[in-house]
Amino acid sequence: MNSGHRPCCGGHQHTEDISAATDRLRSRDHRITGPRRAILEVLGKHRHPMTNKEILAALAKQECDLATVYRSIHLLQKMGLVQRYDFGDGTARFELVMDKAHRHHHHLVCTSCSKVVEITDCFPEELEQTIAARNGFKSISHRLEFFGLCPDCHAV
Amino acid sequence: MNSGHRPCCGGHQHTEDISAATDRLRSRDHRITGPRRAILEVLGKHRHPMTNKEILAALAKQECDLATVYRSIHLLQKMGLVQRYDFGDGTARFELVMDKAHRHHHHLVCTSCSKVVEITDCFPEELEQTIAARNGFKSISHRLEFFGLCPDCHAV
DNA sequence: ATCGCTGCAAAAATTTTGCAGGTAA
DNA sequence: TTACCTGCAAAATTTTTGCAGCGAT
Repeated sequence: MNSGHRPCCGGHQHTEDISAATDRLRSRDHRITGPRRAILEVLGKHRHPMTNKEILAALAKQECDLATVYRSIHLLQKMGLVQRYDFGDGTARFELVMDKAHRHHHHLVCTSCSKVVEITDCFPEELEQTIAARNGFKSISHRLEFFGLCPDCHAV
Repeated sequence: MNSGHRPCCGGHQHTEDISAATDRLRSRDHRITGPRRAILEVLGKHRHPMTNKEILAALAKQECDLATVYRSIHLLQKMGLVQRYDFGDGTARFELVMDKAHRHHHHLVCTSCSKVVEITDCFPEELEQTIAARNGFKSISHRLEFFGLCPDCHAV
């Protein structure tokens, strides 16, 4: 699956999200190392879900091992700095958790070219609470992704 | 991940869904074989998403090879008789596509014991169409799963 | 008698882990 | 200095595939 994404907007917010991330790491007895900084840079530049292999490939020049990518992503995920997404093709994708406005969001993925569009609409909070209550569940959350044919792919 | 599901309701609808499936297979130059029938039986009995290994384990007594489970599930999925679900743990799960009322649905999964509850509420159709139109996408669909702590797991 | 299906085994792909040495703080 | 981190290599998982023989229709 190749991800036909567009270059990101510029990188204003970008750097501050990353420094927030490094601060968070430092504050929990974790080291800011070359590989980790590089991985955060990549995630900050490509703001859409990436597989571990894509992250490795996007690193400047073999800045670290694939195992290190896996380990770093695990750590970042455990610390809530990275979010996992599943697009149904069997490989996990990860995206930097950004500023509050984008902390929780979904995606619209083209089933033909894999282009990804970020979606800020969300499942109705009230209905979600109803579902939780109806089933006696607590701490409820959801994962939601949309799939379809993008303009380029359904064009004649 | 173990799936703490309850035994299914009984199996009234059950058999007719399966025979519909076998009919559909036959009609497309596919054979109804022992393994396939057994796999459909398992899916019909355990009406919640199962991994391929769980399906294999649920087969009476080594009724077929794991590779055959994978191949059968692929075929059934391609024919629209089985639906794939991702619960975010890296292994695909599959469920029999049933009668129209249950054809499209979601799940509420306990993050502690993995119990699964079927959810019939859905993402608002109108909003989905708006999202599609806004982005110029066609043939839109979605995947939606809920996660939380079930009554047993958040009890004191 | 076809042609599809299966088991077995091997391979591919994804993810995790052990260990010895290197490094951030 | 002291943990933590990394590369490398090996292993564990999950999924796919080749091939020869069996079997449904």
